[in-house]
Amino acid sequence: MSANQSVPDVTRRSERSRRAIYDAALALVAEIGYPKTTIEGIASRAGVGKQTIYRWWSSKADVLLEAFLDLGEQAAEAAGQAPYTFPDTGDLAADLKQVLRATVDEMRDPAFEAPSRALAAEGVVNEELGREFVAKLLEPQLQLYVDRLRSAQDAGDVRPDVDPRIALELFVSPLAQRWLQYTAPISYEYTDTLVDYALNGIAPR
Amino acid sequence: MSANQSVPDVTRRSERSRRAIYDAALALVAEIGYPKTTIEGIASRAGVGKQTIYRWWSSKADVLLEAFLDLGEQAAEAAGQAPYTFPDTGDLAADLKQVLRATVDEMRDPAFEAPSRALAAEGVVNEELGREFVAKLLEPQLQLYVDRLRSAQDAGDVRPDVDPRIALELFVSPLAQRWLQYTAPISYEYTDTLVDYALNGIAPR
Amino acid sequence: MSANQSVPDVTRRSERSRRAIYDAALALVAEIGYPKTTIEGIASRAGVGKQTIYRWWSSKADVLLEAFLDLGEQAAEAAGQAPYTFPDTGDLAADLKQVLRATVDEMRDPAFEAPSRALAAEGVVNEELGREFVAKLLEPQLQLYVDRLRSAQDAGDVRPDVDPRIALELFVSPLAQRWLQYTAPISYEYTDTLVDYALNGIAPR
Amino acid sequence: MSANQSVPDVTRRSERSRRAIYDAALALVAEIGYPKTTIEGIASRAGVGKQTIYRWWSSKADVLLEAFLDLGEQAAEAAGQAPYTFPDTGDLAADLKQVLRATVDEMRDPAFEAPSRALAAEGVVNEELGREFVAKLLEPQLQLYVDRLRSAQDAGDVRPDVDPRIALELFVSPLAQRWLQYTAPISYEYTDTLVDYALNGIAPR
DNA sequence: TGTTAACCGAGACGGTACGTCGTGTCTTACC
DNA sequence: GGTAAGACACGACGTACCGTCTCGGTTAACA
Repeated sequence: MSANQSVPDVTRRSERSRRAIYDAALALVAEIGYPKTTIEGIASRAGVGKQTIYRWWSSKADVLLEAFLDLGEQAAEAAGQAPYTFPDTGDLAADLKQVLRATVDEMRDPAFEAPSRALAAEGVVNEELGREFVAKLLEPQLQLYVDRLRSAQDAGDVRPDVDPRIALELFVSPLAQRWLQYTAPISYEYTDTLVDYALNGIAPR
Repeated sequence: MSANQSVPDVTRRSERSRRAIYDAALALVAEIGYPKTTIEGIASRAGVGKQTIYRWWSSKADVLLEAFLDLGEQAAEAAGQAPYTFPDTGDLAADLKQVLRATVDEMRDPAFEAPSRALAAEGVVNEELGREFVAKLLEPQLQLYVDRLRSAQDAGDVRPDVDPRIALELFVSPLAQRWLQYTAPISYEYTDTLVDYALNGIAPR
Repeated sequence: MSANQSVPDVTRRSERSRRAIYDAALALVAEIGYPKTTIEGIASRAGVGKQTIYRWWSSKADVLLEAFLDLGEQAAEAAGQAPYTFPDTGDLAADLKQVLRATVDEMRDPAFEAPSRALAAEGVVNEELGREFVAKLLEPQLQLYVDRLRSAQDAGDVRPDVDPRIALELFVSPLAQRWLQYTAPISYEYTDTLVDYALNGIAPR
Repeated sequence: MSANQSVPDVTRRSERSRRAIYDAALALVAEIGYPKTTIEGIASRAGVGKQTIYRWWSSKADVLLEAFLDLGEQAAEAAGQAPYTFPDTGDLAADLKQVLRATVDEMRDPAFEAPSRALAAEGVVNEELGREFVAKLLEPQLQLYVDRLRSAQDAGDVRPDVDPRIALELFVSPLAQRWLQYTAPISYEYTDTLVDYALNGIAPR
């Protein structure tokens, strides 16, 4: 009376196919956009049977999420150091501005933008994927802000009663929203301003 | 030298069908979700031919956007008169907290949440719709924050050099991101904290 | 309690529209073929409202049948004499061969062929139209053969016990079938042979 | 330099689906008539996806043609062995009359009439299908007449200079036309008369 | 000489079917 | 047993016409 929906045997999995599927998925999303990217299209481009995709992933979004995670790991490995680091020069404002400027650059990189937007969009409407996206991609990066802000609290540059997990949203979320929803253009000047407003508040002192 | 792709005659448009289509679209999105909502489903539920939808709208997202806009107008008309208002008691922090708490309530209202998320998600991946969504829905509401902040500047409660269009993002965007992307839970306490941080900054005084 | 399906008033009918509809129908059938000819297409080409067609005809086939009949009348009128005539030189074989050769010519005239085939095809599958087609178009022409054969019987060139209505089919039907069903090519030589076989039989004397 | 429009793999074809499609097509044509028979209707009745029809046939007419051919093969297989046979008792007139009477019976059999008329009608207006219809269905049967007439020529019952392919039309085509175009009723007496006229001619001896 | 009822053009409407595309499942043959 | 290939049932797409229906605007017979 054993289950018949054969659990795939990971040890026999074809590494070759997996790589080809990642590449195809990322390429198609970049070239024709997420909505026009199809499982059949990925399979065909990767020279792979459809079943091979359905065996290992549950949906188009799932494929793309893993492909995107893999892309990040590849990039980090290539760069040859820890995937996530955050500058700590002692000057909090400068460090934040630097990281946000780098984020702006990333947002403008087409290779990053297409899959990133696609996953974000899917996550808005598909809570499960959304939470996975946050847990695996977003939160680890936000945690770096938390760490840096705690270090700033130790140095007395941030009030000790401030919750770093909330504070970081003051500069990260506005940028994210402008980028995701096209509410307004993004620029270095803008992110610098965000840091200034957030650190010092907008009320007169 | 005129275009030949016959523009439909707006004066002959059936008001009855338009209403039925709005109702069906909103109901279906709420009941079965945006991805499972189809043009055929809307047409069938509205008792309308598919062509009647394609004649007046260009896509499922377009239908939903107009339906949602109409819903807002209907609601405003039914309730008071002015569709958009913002409290101005003289106490900026209190006013902001009140509005944000109302926004939290709205975000938890299923009738609002389903179409709203769907449109936001679609806008992330479809720039044209995204910009339309912002222009017709988001920006008018953000403008109310701008006005209130300017009034606060006149009262000396906000530094005169602060750009209100950027400042408002300090409390609006974090909430938006938590809701859209499920990065963290939302609550009155959270929005209150955002207002406090944003108004006073997080650096020690 | 009178019927509400207003019987159209023939006296007020627009002659202009009728002509335009006939012309459009015949032109479209010749240009794009009967199956691709649509009521909307005819209306549009004739510069006429769809309702004007539906008011006076019951179907596409009906329009075409009348258009074709009208075409015949026009042609006869233009030729300036009786629409149907049949030579009677006293030489039955020669007369029949001449008429059949003329029929072959007609079958090869594109202006005649397209609508003629279309009506015949429709008549095969739509008994009512088929009978109307026969009664109004085919039978009057076959009657001329009957008359000529009777004249031949009077002259002693055809056995008196022969039924002319059946006899005529011996040369008319084979030609018709070859043309309608593409069973074999048609030519003067072929029709001449048919006349010879039919008149003299195929058994040795 | 090979074509890229993926030719389906015939070896993987579902025999089950093909049979179901044939049955559904023939049943629908018999029940509701050819014009009201739709691809969707056939697919639905056969419990088959539309694509499965489009994969193997190019049109409704094509499906019906193959279904009809298959029906003939099935019937022949079920009955005797040889699909096409023709009596040869030595009495040409009797043999022809027998076969034509059988044809009259067939023409009155609803199971045969509906698809047969539909295909004939389609063939009138669609030359390609018409020629296929003739080549696969009509001509093989006409060839039997040719053979029988040649045998009669050997026996001296038909003049040696007569072309059998033409001669057979003297009795076959009139019957075909009366049936197809409703030009006149058909009966045993009528077909008997045709044979008499054709064999002996209509001119006095 | 207005009035008015019908035809007329135009085309929106609720429908049905089209032929295509993609889904997720299944089967086949290969490795 | 994983794999490339692809047939299959299914469902939705966006388009084309169907036949019905309104909507002004002519137009001809009657008041």
